[in-house]
Amino acid sequence: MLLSRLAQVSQEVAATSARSRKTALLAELFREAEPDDVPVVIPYLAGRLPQGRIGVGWKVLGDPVPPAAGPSLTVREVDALLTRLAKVSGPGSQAERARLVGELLGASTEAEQRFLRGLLTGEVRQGALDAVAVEGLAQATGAASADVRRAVMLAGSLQPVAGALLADGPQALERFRLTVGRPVQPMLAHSASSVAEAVGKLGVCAVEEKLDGIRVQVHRDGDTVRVHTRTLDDITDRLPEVTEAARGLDVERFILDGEVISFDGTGRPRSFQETAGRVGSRVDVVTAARETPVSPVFFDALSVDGRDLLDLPFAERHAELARLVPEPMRVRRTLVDGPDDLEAAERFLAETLERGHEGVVVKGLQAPYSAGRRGASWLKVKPVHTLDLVVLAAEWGHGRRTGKLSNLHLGARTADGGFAMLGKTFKGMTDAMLEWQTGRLREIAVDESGHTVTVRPELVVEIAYDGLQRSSRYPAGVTLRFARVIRYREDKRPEEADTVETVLAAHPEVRP
DNA sequence: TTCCGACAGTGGGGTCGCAAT
DNA sequence: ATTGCGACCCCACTATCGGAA
Repeated sequence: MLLSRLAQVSQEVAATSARSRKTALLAELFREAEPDDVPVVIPYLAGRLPQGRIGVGWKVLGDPVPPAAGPSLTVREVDALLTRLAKVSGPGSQAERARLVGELLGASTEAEQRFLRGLLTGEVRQGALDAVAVEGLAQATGAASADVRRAVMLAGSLQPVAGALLADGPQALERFRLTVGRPVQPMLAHSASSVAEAVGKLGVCAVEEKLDGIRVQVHRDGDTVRVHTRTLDDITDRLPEVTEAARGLDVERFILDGEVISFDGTGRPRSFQETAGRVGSRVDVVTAARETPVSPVFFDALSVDGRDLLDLPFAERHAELARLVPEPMRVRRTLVDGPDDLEAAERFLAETLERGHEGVVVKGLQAPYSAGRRGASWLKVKPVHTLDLVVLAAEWGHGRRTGKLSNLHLGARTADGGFAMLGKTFKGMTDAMLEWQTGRLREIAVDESGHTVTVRPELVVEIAYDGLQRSSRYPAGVTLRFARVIRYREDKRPEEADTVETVLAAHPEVRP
């Protein structure tokens, strides 16, 4: 199959907003693909490379390359070149990658170049990723879409399912079962704004502490232990403590879901930055493990002793977990008897925050483990802080925000009467707000360089955020975590905005 | 007919490892 | 030795489509 066909379909998919039409377009293409093309065509149209990320970003892609006059590349040729490219490493590798990319782009038409650039940066922006590809695959093969989706969750990715389906038809889906050693997509949580709201929705429930660490799925089969992240990357080699803990349990075969986090000498959780730095260390694991030891803390059991627990109610899965894992290695929790028992839930949240954790997750006791879904039966509740900050500048947006000033630079007042930037945000804005702020900010613009417009510090905006973290980038030595706009405060003047001093005082645990 | 769940998009900050400077 | 890039952790929120209610 020619790459130009994929580029054309991708363009058509991007051009329609109807999901049903996107699905139909993908299904048509999947039916056209020859068996040998399938392992490439499917991930490409889902916006991903079969090789995963291969060290090519905007810099390696470089400046525009004159396009070829007509299409000639086949998808298999492209895949072969990218496979070679992914293996390039060592001195001179950046130039070699750039050379190979240049070769590829030079042989591509303009439409193909657009598609390839999107694919390589992970930004195809066609309004269709895995979920639409799954639907298209179901349509192309006559399989039930729910069955395809479930197989993909259990396989951990689309490709093996696609290959099996197109080769053997819908009955091939039966081969995809929960298997120890093969990671499945983890269940995710929705947000709720309060414990009352969460308990109101779920009724009788468990309230569990939410640890601010790294999500892990741990598989043990005898002496073999594998540890995977939320995106199913294998991080076993970086976390010897987790392997050891898994081997120490009495049962030999299981899949557990949990979090790894580092505790200090007094049992307080270290900051997310410290835990994440440790988990990210790959070179000198021994030293990293000595300086920042991590502990696995589990909250769910997917499989125990060969029994698949996914479809059991959470209450039963947790009973299995409690039999297998000793209490210190489990997340703290309390059972709540529904909205009449709200006090117990509130008290547990307060105690959890007191212990230095992030918040709680409220979980329905009847729900199965919805692999890969953001199930409505898990609701996270975290305290939200707010500040009134001053807009110092804004950046022009991309994609659907092209032509709109989008990303705001946020400042707090300093002692000398100036402002210190605490971070940026593009979140929380409605289309109407984007429209309004674009106009308003242009009125008070004083400078424009690159894609940043600097403005007079006159507009006050109310910002929600999850906490402070250390920063080497910003002048106050701290930055806001997950900042988002709530509303503009046209009733407030910049002199009434919050100061750096008050921000720091609100978070005594964080020091610049 | 209205409501709501699921998706995609739009980017934020930090840290690590590696290659280039 | 320092800097820049890319990958991958954490993530919130809005708009939209289309099936559920």
